[in-house]
Amino acid sequence: MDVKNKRYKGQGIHVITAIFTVEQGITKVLLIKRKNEPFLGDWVLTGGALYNDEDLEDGARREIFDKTGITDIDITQFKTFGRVDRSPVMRMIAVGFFGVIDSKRVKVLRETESTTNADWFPIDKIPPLGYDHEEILTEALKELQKRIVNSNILKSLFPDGVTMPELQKVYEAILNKKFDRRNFRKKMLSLNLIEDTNKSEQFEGNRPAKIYKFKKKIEDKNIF
Amino acid sequence: MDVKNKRYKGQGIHVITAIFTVEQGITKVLLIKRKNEPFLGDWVLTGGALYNDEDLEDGARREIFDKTGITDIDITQFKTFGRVDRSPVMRMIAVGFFGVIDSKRVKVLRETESTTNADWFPIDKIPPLGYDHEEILTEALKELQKRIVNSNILKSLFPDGVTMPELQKVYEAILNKKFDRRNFRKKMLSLNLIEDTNKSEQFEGNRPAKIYKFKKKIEDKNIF
DNA sequence: TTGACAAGCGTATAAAATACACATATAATG
DNA sequence: CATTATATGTGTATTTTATACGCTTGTCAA
Repeated sequence: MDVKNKRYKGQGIHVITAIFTVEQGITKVLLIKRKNEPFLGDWVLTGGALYNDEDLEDGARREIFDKTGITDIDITQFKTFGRVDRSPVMRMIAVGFFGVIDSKRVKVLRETESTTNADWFPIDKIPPLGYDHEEILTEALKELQKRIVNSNILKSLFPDGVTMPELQKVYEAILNKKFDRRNFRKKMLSLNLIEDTNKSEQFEGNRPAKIYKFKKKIEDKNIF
Repeated sequence: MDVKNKRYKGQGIHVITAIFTVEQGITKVLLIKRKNEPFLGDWVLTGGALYNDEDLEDGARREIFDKTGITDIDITQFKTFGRVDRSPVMRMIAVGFFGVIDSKRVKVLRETESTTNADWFPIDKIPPLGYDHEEILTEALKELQKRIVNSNILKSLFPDGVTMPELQKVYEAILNKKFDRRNFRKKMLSLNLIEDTNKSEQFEGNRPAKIYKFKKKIEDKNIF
């Protein structure tokens, strides 16, 4: 029993979140720079060790707040990573989340106890990352792309509402694909994720765009 | 630092798998009965503690083999469960998997060090389960239903090939829904998951059904 | 007013999902 | 050996959804 116990002694849990944003049609992810070993000086995704007294999602949110000052972000758990050697210190597994947020809301990119700074990186210009965070990031982006249809993941990106052209630009950036203006509108409205506010954008030179808001509830639609 | 370290000391990792089968149109799940505390005498899903020297999926498969004798099962990771109080002993999180298998392949439902016996339960007649396994089971079934289309999750159920009517019965059991024979066939063939073998079933009284086989590779199809 | 511009609205066509008729292969029957 | 029963396999018409693209509308600037 002693021998056996050793086999699962000294395990730990990371909660890691890939925080995405879209700026001028470019999809970016938030990275922070480590100040301590292991992986001192390396860029990594937001995250850290889960505390014993908090649930997974709460831990992920606490880490986000600690290291970036961001609150009120919707995050989605998508996969858990557990390669034996993913951490050089002890056996750690990482519960992976992703979220999308308006980068303008991130005012404080703080220096913390364990990080020197934070910054947004375009997803096609990612530096080498510590731990297995490159793998986590790759899969997070894939999941984001899969789940962006039929969910209100983008809610945190548009806390004050969004216009169709804005929304389309974000979809096009994340999915790396162009859509027809008119069909995009029809599709979005049929998905039943957003609703009309009776407001319009103040804009220059052309017809102002209607402002929509994401609904609260998410409806799962079954295929087949 | 000492105080802080205590906050994430003594954590452990479960790997839990909901193993489903379909018998005579009834979807069933494999449960095992615990022989030790905590939850002594309670039914639970297959699983246990992850060892330090094994990856998540390997650990889940080892637990399946240890407690049921089943090898060669395809399993899919779907969610990680981490409620603070999900284990009364220490802080444990559970990485959840599901899989589908032909119950006829399960010959040995062994008594092990930690379990007295194992049995298949129809999913609408589940006894009270230990830990948070009722929640895990519910979500596993939901994920199975979501992912059964467009994946070869059912491969382990039909190692020797499958006919269209057989396959349809399984889909109908898992999705709890009836399909039109002819449209089901068209849909399945268009999904490109199975391929024709040039064999047919030996059957009585009516036209014999063609035998198909699941392909090896899984192709992700993008919606939108 | 008019032109430029981008948003909004509508319609025709193509593709996919659904409903349902017909043909075929086996075993049992007279 | 044709006939019938049964469940499989194949085909076609209809409906729904997705895609392609024309036209209209609201704002600013000239």
